[in-house]
Amino acid sequence: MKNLVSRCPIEEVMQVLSGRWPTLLIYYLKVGTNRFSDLRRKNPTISHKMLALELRKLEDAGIVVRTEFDGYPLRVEYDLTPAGHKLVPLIDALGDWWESVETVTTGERGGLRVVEISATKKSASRLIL
Amino acid sequence: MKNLVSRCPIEEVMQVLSGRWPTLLIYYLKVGTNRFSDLRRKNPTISHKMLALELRKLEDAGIVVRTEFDGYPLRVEYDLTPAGHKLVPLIDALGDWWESVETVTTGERGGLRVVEISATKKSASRLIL
DNA sequence: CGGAATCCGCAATGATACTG
DNA sequence: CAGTATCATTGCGGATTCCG
Repeated sequence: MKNLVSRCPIEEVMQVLSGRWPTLLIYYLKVGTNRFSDLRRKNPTISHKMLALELRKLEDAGIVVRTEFDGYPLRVEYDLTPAGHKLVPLIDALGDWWESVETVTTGERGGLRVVEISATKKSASRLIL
Repeated sequence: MKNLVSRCPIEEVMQVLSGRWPTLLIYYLKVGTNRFSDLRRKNPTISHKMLALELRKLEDAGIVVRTEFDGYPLRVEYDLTPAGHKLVPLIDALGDWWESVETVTTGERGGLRVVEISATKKSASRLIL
């Protein structure tokens, strides 16, 4: 995402929380301290580089603290800040909202019109009209 | 953003709400009906094409309804669905969180270490150490 | 081990033109 | 007016390498 187009605070948060990783990282950090390599192990598909970039972004936003320990090999721990913890229930609420939504999606399959109806995102039944 | 890496509901919402436009569009739609061209006028920097794509994404997610009127010239109206309205306070809460966060950012300027301290994102004072 | 720098492909986005 | 299609461009994000 490039520069902001407004000073709307909503747009500013989204600047930080947008993308696949920020919310996942907060999800893993909410239960406690994680080292860099912990987070890599828990997110097997994130690249070394992206993890570093995303963590720095969250740190700059005041969501995550970075603690560096002397010694070799290097050791760095990450935690949510108090502000970061305050964010968790909000993000969870978004997830809960998602699960509660009813959707109807239509498509085509073999010349037949297929309508997929789900009471929630979890349980979808399928009709062919 | 490409395909999901998990079935975490949080990641699924973010799939829809990520990016600069979704939250801004919801922001404008929360006060009432908007035509395609209304939304263009209110978001001068979004391209015609992107607006169409983002609106379709929100529609597929069950957040927005599209209503087409016959006649010429064409006329289409967009509204939040009930599910979309339920999302508004959550997004607002994210914005409120952002404004309440304290941050300390450090940098360099002309060989001097500059520390920027803000009680909230809104009011930042600047120190030179 | 944690991180920075470089290179590079691909997906996202923009510009433009065309349609009902 | 609203939307699609096509093409050009950008910039994200992955792979790799080097450093403390």
